[in-house]
Amino acid sequence: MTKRTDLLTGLPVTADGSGPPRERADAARNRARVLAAAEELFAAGDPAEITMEDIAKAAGIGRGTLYRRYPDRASIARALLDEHERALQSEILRGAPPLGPDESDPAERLAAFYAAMVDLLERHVHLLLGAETGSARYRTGAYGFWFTHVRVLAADCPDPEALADTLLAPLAPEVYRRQREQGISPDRIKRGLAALARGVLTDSGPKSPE
Amino acid sequence: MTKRTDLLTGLPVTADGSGPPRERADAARNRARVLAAAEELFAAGDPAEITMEDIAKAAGIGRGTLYRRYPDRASIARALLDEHERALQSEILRGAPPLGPDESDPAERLAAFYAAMVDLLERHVHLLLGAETGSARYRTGAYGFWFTHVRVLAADCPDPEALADTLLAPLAPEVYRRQREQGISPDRIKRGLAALARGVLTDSGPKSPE
DNA sequence: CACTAAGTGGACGATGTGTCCACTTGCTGG
DNA sequence: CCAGCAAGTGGACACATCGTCCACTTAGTG
Repeated sequence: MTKRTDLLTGLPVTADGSGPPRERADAARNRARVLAAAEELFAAGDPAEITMEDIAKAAGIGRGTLYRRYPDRASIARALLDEHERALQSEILRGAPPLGPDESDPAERLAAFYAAMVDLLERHVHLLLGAETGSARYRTGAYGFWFTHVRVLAADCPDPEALADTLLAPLAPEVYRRQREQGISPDRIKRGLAALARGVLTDSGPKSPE
Repeated sequence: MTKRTDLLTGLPVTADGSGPPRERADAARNRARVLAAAEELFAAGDPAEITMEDIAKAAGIGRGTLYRRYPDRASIARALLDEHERALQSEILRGAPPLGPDESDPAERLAAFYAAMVDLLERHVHLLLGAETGSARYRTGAYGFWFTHVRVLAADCPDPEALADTLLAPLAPEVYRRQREQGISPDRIKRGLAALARGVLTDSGPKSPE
């Protein structure tokens, strides 16, 4: 159930029980071509510079065909990104601590989340830059998930709602790319974020009881 | 001296001592019109949607005239923003603590810097969105200043270089707009950022508690 | 008052977007 | 095997924005 993946993957909605409008073979082949070509193009250069025409041409199809499934560049990047993000979301919901559920230590959970996101960013910055440039980031379903997760982790703070966006800001793909271009390694970024996680979430400040 | 403001304000370079190529009256009038019109347009709607044509039309001049001084939308926004940012920079360099120089308490200085930036954002988000959309933020001179400031404040941390971009990320105009649109008041944002500043920079605190 | 260079504005070519629609083709059921 | 049709295709089209170019205008000067 809940197979309404059409907006993300471009797959046709499998209507409930009734006659399912199957996807034609050539259409499937073309989608595969589009995703393969887009993956390559995004990785090759600045994703903001890639045009729909470029993708169509690289995939060997016409512009009309491309637009039929993907209304813009971002939706293609999101389709490529989707499975990776789902994997991480599943880890968070059902995996082992410190990433997965763990009542005791929100600071370590946040640090683990940061580390996992850095791994995701390191592997797929180009896709994230293609999908979430600027404010578009906040309109994706994924951001909603991260937001909720962080807000819950910050539940003991005075204002979790206000903190959540603040704590997610350093994970914006533009920030990550900037840091990497400055010569900062993923590990250093992780350590910085871990310090931030512990500093903010470790039981209120200097009087840490033990 | 050092009047080389042409890139920021569009003013002609006053060559050293020799014959200064004065600005003509009609040119000055038109620049004023451009800035006034742009200020209004930026405030009215999403700055990313404003075109050079819109600004030229609103200012009552031709496109060619507009391009003569401002190569793009961002440079106009920056010209409008410049004096406000300079004022804050001057406060940081020469003002009174906690914003100004103060050897004793980097955490409070960072909190004060955050508060001042929130004030700036609250008054001029539309201009900042016009000037620094996405990665363009890192290419402005202002970002370099903030970066250096924060890096110095974080000097006692393990990796100030890596922390600086991380600590500046929540001040991205897109983040601020998002939070305000979520109904979070400037004061709540300030308090969240203050907590972050103290959590990360207060030394004694959470260092390997267990 | 006439000269000159700074200043002006709109036409222009290039590029990208998204839509439209006449044609093609994969999948049936007869 | 074939015919029908709906899904699928691709390129032409209309539109928007960009940035440049250059013939004309005008402010300032001697």
